[in-house]
Amino acid sequence: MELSSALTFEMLGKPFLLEKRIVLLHAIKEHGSISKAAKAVPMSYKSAWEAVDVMNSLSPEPIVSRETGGKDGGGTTITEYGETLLKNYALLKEEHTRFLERLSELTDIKSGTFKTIGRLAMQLSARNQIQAEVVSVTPSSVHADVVLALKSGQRLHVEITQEAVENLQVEVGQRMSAIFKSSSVSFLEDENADNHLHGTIVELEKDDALCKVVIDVGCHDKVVAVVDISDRVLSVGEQIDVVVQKNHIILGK
Amino acid sequence: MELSSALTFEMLGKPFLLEKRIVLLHAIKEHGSISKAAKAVPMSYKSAWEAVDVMNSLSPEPIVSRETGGKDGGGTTITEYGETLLKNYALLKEEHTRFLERLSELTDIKSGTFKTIGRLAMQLSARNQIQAEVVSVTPSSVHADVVLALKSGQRLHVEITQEAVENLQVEVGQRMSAIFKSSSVSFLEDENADNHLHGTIVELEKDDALCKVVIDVGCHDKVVAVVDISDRVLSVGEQIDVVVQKNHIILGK
DNA sequence: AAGCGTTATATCTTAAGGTATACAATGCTA
DNA sequence: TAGCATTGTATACCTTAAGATATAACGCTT
Repeated sequence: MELSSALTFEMLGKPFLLEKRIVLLHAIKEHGSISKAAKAVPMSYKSAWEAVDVMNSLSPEPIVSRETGGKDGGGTTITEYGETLLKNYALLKEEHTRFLERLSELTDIKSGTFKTIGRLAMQLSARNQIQAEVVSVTPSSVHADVVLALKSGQRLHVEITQEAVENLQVEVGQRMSAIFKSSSVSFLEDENADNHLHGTIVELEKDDALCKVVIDVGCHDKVVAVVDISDRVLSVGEQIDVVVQKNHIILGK
Repeated sequence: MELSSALTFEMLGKPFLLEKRIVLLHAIKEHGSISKAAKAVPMSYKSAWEAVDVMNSLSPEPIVSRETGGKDGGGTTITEYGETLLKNYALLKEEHTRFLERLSELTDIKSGTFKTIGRLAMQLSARNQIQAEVVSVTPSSVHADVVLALKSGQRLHVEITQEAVENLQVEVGQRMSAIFKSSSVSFLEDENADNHLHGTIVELEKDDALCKVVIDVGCHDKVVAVVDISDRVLSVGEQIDVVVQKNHIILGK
């Protein structure tokens, strides 16, 4: 038993972007005309034209610009707006596909039952969710040390159980998310700490006793920390090292 | 711009369970015959019959049992297998709906762009993901103290930032997940600790220096802990109190 | 054996989609 | 400048598949 589900955007209750139309738009982008695109997909010219027409009329801004006559008799090109739409559709579709894959994994083909696992599409309270690439996995007895490379190149060590490594199928080269609470972040005092990331303070929000600090650790990866205000005098623009305990980090795939 | 996506199961590449058919099956379950169900949905009897026929022939086990003639002229009832299928479809659909809702939240209607947020359908390394109901939210300056009630009734305090409470829209009565690493769990030594949950050890896996312990804290909610083996002598069946630091817990919705 | 409510099937209707073709628009070329 | 090439635009016609309606078959009751 397989799962499938086509993602479609709706506008005013009417289907707007659907898979067929997306591939058509891609073909138009490539070939520069509706007729050629229709042949390439393949689909009838009529359907193609109708699809384009419907999309253009439903959309607040035109998605394609059509020109009749001219050098090669005219042509159809995708507008800037259309391109961003395509790009965003691709992003959403990717997420959706990931989700379906995970959902499929839970289905037991034979019995028609499902392993009941908690929420799949979960929104987390943790303010820090940084994407990074796995550069090494070194197992020890029960735990494993996973090293991630942030966009900036800085390394982040994560300690998770060996069991979790297997469950998540953590492999070198994969992109994963390092998830940790803002309260798990502190400022460098001990040189031998697990993880120290270097960055600059970009935001500061003080309160009675606590202080929310946002640190850019390079390439727009941001770490949010909530620390005791008395610790140290902080100011925006200041270079600083932050420490995240490796056993406080959760890995997400 | 709205998102929509119908969840369909496939079998041998052919659509098997789709939304329309599911509501039909529910109607059959209620009315006891295809014809009455078709009227109730509403849909033509032919479509209803065909749908049922296709499903039954695609399925490894029959989903409905049909009887022609007899007391009331016959009838159609859902088999045990069909019922579990319905139940499971509902579960998957719920997950899928949640996911789409979250995906929709990210779409910006006007610009057709999306707030790029990390992975939505994420699989986490954390071994402890317990579902519970929010019984209170008491904000302080920066942090907030969220109290969850497990199925067993035991309370679990979670400390997250006030910002996270707003982002997640945490409200009393909601079901949320408490997520924490097995390394964040320890055994009770201090009576004044944040959270102590009472339970019984149901699984024990020893190693050189560390020990994985699974504790049932009531109603099949299980907590996994990885602790230093030297701490204490443990045995399956033993009653024990576990401690989870409230600032180590991540909340998921 | 007639009646009933149902499943099962056959026939008809309709709507969607495809094919084909005519027409309009524009720049290029001779 | 007149035709030509090429593509978008629009329409007429055909095909096909889905849906609705009508009818047959069934098996039990009375």
